[in-house]
Amino acid sequence: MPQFVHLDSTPSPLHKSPHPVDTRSRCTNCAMQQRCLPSGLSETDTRRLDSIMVRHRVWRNDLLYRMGDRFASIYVIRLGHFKTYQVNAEGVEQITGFPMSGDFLGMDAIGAGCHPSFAVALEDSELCEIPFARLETLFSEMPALLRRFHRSLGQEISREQNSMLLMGNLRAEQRFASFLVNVSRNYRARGFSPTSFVLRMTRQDIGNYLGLTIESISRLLTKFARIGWIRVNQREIELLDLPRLTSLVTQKSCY
Amino acid sequence: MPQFVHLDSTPSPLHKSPHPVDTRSRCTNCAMQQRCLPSGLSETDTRRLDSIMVRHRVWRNDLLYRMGDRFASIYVIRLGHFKTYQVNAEGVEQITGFPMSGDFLGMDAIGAGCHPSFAVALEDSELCEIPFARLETLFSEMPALLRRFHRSLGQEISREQNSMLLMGNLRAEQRFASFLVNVSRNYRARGFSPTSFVLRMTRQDIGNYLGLTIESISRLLTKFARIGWIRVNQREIELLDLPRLTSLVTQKSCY
DNA sequence: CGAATGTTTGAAGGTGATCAAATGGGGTGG
DNA sequence: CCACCCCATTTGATCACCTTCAAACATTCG
Repeated sequence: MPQFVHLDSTPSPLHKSPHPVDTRSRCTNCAMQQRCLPSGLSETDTRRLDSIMVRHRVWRNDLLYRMGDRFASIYVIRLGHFKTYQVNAEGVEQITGFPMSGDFLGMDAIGAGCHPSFAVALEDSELCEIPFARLETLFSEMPALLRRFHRSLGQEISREQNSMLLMGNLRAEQRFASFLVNVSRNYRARGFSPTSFVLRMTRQDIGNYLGLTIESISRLLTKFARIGWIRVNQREIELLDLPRLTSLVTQKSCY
Repeated sequence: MPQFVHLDSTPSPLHKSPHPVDTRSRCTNCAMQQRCLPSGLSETDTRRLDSIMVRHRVWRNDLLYRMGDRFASIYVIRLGHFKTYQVNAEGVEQITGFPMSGDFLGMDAIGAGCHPSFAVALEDSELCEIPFARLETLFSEMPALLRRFHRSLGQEISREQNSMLLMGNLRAEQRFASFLVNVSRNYRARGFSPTSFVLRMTRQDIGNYLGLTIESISRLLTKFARIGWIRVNQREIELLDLPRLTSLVTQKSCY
């Protein structure tokens, strides 16, 4: 698996140059309301939560936060795609996820006081910053918000356990199929086409995420295309046989 | 990697036959106080938290909870060792961790309403059950407790990200060294010998956890012993050259 | 004691990594 | 608009690592 060292050391974009978004874009008319903290909250509670949020626009390759940054806020992706990754002592990176609209960022920092991972935008994106200290003050007054927040934290934990299951048990072919099926599910859950989408990340990123080399990813893409399960054009992917892809994942692991 | 299907379907031990422990074993004289929720709490707050906790004793191979069980409580291990694992559609299990005294159990269920994983005792153990609904009522009155709880959740998330880094980037030798070093650190943090300990889990479990076969684990053990880095006698392990083991992990990954 | 489970060791094979080179797009500047 | 470069991707050939299969051995528990 190719390695790349993290060299960039410019400050996080939100620290040097925030791009506040039109403040009229409130929670109440946000498409991601159901996946976000306001879900299940009353009108008035939503408004209070809304009032502490700060909207931002970030550009492709912008670093939202870097490993070691002091933790101050969590974020919800309003629009766009990110990747999160860790970097070990030698500068080797491991991508831990590809969060997209409606997903949270920065949850892993809550325990530590500083971010244990990086988050970078894969495309121009919009997100909501939630200053954590201010969020905490709301918890005491809005139990429903706290429960909602805990649910998100718990989901984050079990999502990562799933990734472990994937990395530990599946062969290359299954891992990649699992990746495609997951992307498909994510798009379906957000009302987009589950069978036709554009991958926002490079083959490199996919390989890193799945613990495979870029060459393996490329070969798997051509293989799946040859069988007729998918159609590939650059980063455009069309899933022609989602059932078969799914069954590949749930098949008994080979080893 | 050998697979084994989860067949046992007896109810969780705490549901059929709780083993309440001497109620005099309070938080205030608990050895794990610093790693647990009372950490940083006032005397009175600790006592209130203490009052909602239920102590249990479980035996080796007892299932604390199973995947699909309704979520009602989180647990803190007071004494002993557990393993947590998921089981996919085909019954293939993936061990996600080996929590020990001072660690939490059941955190991954908070998001879901039911447990997304299994927890089984690797030896006779003691733990504190914290009914989650009652814990939530305390949150509103004890902000310090809430912050402490969030820290634990965040740590759980970043701990699992570390496991992903391990599984995705390291070779068999490094994974196993990393496992040993981690066990060592855990014991050191709890005041036990970091160089001499008994592994509570089978080779099977270690292999499953690391994404390797039992044979590979066995070979790595003999290899490390031959080099003189460790001494092995059954499940007793002595780390003779912890620095070298550590450096192996932080070495540049091979692929 | 016997059965079941866990562990070690050996030999062989396959999967995916590595190395190498060619191909193709996208962006920049002329 | 084209030429150029850079980067991402594809494809091929070889090889190493780790799995698989097999069998012996050790340990635990009824």
